[in-house]
Amino acid sequence: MVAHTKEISERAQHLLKVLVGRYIRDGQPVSSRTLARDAGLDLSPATVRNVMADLEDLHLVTSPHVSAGRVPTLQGYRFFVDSLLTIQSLDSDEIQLLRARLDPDKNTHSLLESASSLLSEITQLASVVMLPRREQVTLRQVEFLALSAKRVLVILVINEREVQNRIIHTDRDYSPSELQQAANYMNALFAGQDLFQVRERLVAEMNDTRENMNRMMLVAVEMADKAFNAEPQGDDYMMAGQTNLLNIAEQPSIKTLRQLFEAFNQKRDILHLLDQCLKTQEMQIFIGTESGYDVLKDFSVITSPYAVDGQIAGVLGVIGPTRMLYERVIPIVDVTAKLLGAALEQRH
Amino acid sequence: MVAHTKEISERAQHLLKVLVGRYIRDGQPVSSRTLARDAGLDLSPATVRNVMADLEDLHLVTSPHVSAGRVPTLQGYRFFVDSLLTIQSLDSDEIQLLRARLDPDKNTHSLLESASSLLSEITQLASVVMLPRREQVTLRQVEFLALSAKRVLVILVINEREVQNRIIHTDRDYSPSELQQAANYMNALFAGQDLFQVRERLVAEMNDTRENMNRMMLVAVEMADKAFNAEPQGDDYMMAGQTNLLNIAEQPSIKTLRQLFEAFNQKRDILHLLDQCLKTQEMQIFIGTESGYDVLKDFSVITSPYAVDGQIAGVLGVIGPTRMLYERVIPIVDVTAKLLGAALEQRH
DNA sequence: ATTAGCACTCACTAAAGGGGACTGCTAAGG
DNA sequence: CCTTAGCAGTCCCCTTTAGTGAGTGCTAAT
Repeated sequence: MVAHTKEISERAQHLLKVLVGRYIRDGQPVSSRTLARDAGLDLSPATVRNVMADLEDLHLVTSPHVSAGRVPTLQGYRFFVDSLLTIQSLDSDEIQLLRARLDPDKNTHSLLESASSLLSEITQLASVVMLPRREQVTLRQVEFLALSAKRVLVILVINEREVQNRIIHTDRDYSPSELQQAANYMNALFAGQDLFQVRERLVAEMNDTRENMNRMMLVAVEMADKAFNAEPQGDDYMMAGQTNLLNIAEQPSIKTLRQLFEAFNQKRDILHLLDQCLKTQEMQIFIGTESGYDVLKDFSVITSPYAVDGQIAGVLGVIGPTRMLYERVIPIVDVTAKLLGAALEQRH
Repeated sequence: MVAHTKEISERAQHLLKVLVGRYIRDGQPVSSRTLARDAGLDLSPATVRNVMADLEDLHLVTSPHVSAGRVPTLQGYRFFVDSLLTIQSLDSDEIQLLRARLDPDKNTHSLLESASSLLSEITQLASVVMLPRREQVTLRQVEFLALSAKRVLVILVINEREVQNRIIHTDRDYSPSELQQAANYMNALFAGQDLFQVRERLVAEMNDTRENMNRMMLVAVEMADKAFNAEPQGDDYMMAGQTNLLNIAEQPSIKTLRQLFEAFNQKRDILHLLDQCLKTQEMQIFIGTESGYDVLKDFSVITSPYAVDGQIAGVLGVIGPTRMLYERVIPIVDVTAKLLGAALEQRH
């Protein structure tokens, strides 16, 4: 049990790499024979068996039972991902597709939706995109529109391009010109200002002059506040492609899958993982139980933060079976994060 | 094979009803013994067996094998739904919940989303809501906002409350006052008019005076047209709660489920079913193969049209296993359709 | 008409028995 | 010393067999 610093020979590493590749492809324990054939090293199965025994001592592979081939362990995957992986760069076609569908002219919400569905479409896995935290909330323009029966449609343009609208109920009917006046007043006084300050000033003014119009404006600001802070501050996220996990699932796992989907709905655990990525500020790969969640035992999570103006704004990633094509998925997540950040950036 | 008009006795009907109820509850073939116990008719199992033999002759029940209990056939379900069902009316609590979450102040899209998630939450089934077709598209107000670098944020208010926004690229920069002028012009001339007419008039004017400003307006109108016609005319729908179907699935059906989810993604088949409901203008219940789709063999689809201003605008419904709680699901679909229609209506 | 009784069917489970795919180990060969 | 052929051993997996029990259909009695 003395931890002899047994170096892993070049050859053993290569065999491990081939083994993991095979296992990811077929999902079946890899036998010494097939490995000897596939490795291109002109070795006999017996030699491969010896190497496998070494790798097993190092807990990098294991066999389901004595007369089966070898399967990578969690540590095996980890070593594979950390040291053995040769990342494939993306097709320019694929980059084009990503770029095209992450059109910076979209509003934030559709942009995130696109990112999520792109991720799940290209990787054929489930994807998750955390809503960006809202660093600044600047009022750009307000519009009031009278609807019938004491209701006013409020349209707010925030941060130069996000448009929010909602209907608010007022205590009396307002004429179009009254509303126009109120909007002009707000736009003149508050355009370009931070939303919090606007609210504070409005509250202050309201205490002075108990005027109805101001009350309406305040409601509008509250609305903007709710839309832009409560929600994304509430750390929400969106998912896509959960059903892709059905395609991959091993036979008996319908129970696992159900638990997994429940976990998705409860959000808490997933959020915790995303948070970790947010903290470390770099791509994170959780393999199997590394995530710390039982439901994710047979799944890996790959997350990457996306930055806007050099500031980490949020996290996106994918969830798939441990035996996923890491060398392909990793660059996809990476590039998507970069392109999403860029798309969000271009709008300033 | 002569179709003797064999009447189904009162007693047989009652037994069938109890049998279907049991089977829906437990998913297990119902034996003569349990049926005799549950029916509350003080009959011996042997008598029940005789009745079952009759019902089997009428193809209303069948047994998986000779020494198993009875299971309703498709026709059995059909008869149950058509003649035996005692619809439960909804709790006032549930109606309150529905009404509260179908807030008419929401915009159309969120309203439909709410309807969909409500349906799937309450029934614990998968839900589908067809987007309403757009009968009239009336321009209410236009707003142009200059962004940097030849981009203009266009905000359109349509049909009194729908707000659409998009960024359009222009061939030169416009000053805020230019844009204000253009908006004023459009609002003065076109507010309250049908979108098609607006477009035609714009096109006509453009031929006269090849002015850039008009070109921008036309782009705006095209945008509105795209948002409001292409999409809902394109007969799209939204779903929710697909994962609920996982909870219900019988053991071996992971394959079936996968096919089903694929069918959801392909949309065509589902759309066809919704269309049928649209045509008949009333609630439709497809049980198992009645839908005509193999993937839906073990599923039932319950759809109901929703009307706005007396006009059928769209269809919503649920998809669940054939052995669903019809007496509960049917009124939920019915009420949701009515309330959705009402919510969409209140906004005129 | 209803019911008790009985023979019969058939899914389900457990146990038993190959067959086969691998491995670990040993001993021989480079 | 590393590699490899050979061989014994393991254990999954599939099939067969047997036993059990739930439930039916039929018949004859009430």
